Amino acid sequence: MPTSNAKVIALFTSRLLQWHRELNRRQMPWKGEKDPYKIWLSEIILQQTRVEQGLAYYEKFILHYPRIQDLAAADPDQVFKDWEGLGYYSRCKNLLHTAKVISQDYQGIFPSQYEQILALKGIGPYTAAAISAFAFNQPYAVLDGNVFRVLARFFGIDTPIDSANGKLQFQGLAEKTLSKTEPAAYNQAIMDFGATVCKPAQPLCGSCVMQDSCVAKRTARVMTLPKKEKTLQKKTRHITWLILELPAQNKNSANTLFYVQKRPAGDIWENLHEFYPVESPASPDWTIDSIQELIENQLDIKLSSKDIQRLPCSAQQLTHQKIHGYFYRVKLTKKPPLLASHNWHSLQQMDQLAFPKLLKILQTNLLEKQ
DNA sequence: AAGCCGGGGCC
DNA sequence: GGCCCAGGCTT
Repeated sequence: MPTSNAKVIALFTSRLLQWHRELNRRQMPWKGEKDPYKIWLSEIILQQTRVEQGLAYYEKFILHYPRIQDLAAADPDQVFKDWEGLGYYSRCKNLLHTAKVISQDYQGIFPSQYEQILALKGIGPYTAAAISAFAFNQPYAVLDGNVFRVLARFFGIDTPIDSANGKLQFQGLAEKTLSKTEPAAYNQAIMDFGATVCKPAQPLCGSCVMQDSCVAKRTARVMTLPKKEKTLQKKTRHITWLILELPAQNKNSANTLFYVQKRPAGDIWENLHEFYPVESPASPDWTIDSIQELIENQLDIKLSSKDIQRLPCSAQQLTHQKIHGYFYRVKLTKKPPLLASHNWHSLQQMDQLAFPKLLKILQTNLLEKQ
């Protein structure tokens, strides 16, 4: 393992800080922000999320929940609706949990000690270091995808970043390269540098202020670093959603109602909503008759095949699975006794609930047909 | 240590 | 189609 001497490390840090002062043009609304609530919010939103994608969500959350107490007191469904489309919904769940903990156990004052911050739900080593450095100017080095890449390339380290050994090695190096006098500026610098110059694809080596000292550049390994050892495997799932529809009950309630339930815990899209789901191990070959039989059996009702309408299929590619969606619209005449009565919503009510992208498109189509 | 959790942008 | 993104939690 190539151990870098103190001189090379000092060179890296000073070049990086100089680049930050003179050439870094990256602007973000939370830059220079010292309110730990806003730092925390921005860091949670940006976990595994590009700055450009998270930006609008940050603005929305600051507007809707200016203080952490506002978040703690909010209706969870409303907060999930605001998070809708951003993905990794456990972040939102933990956000709500931690907002309550800080409001109640910390009197609304964000803790300033690294160990206290790290103990909060949804905050791991990266986010704890980021909050400690940005909000409290404490000497903790962030280690995110940008830092892995910049360090791996500059120091020519080919230890896989997704191995236990690699994480330890890069953590140690990150702590050595950290500027102890200006940790906030240094952390900002290395992430901005990784995002705008030392990019994953098409890095700007030709104009890079580090190029003559960069091991990867000198040894033509820029595109092979950093290394990973694991290749993730994807699953394919097939889910049929039945859009169960009830006509307006009387003249006073003009709205058609749809059956909507919350996604089960422990699976994808927890805390979001969905129509009546039927999952099958392989691509289902439904006929209208077999769908009718399924509904009659599962819901213990009778219906006519002319009240079942097939809708276009769609699919969504996710990081760990590809989900194929099959949709049938079913016109019922009365509420099936087996389904909870509080799960029926009008289109206007549905619009206030958070749905996965795969189902949100469908919801839009229903609205247009209405 | 490995698996799982979304959605979007880029190649 | 594969990889990556201001990662963290569960098992």
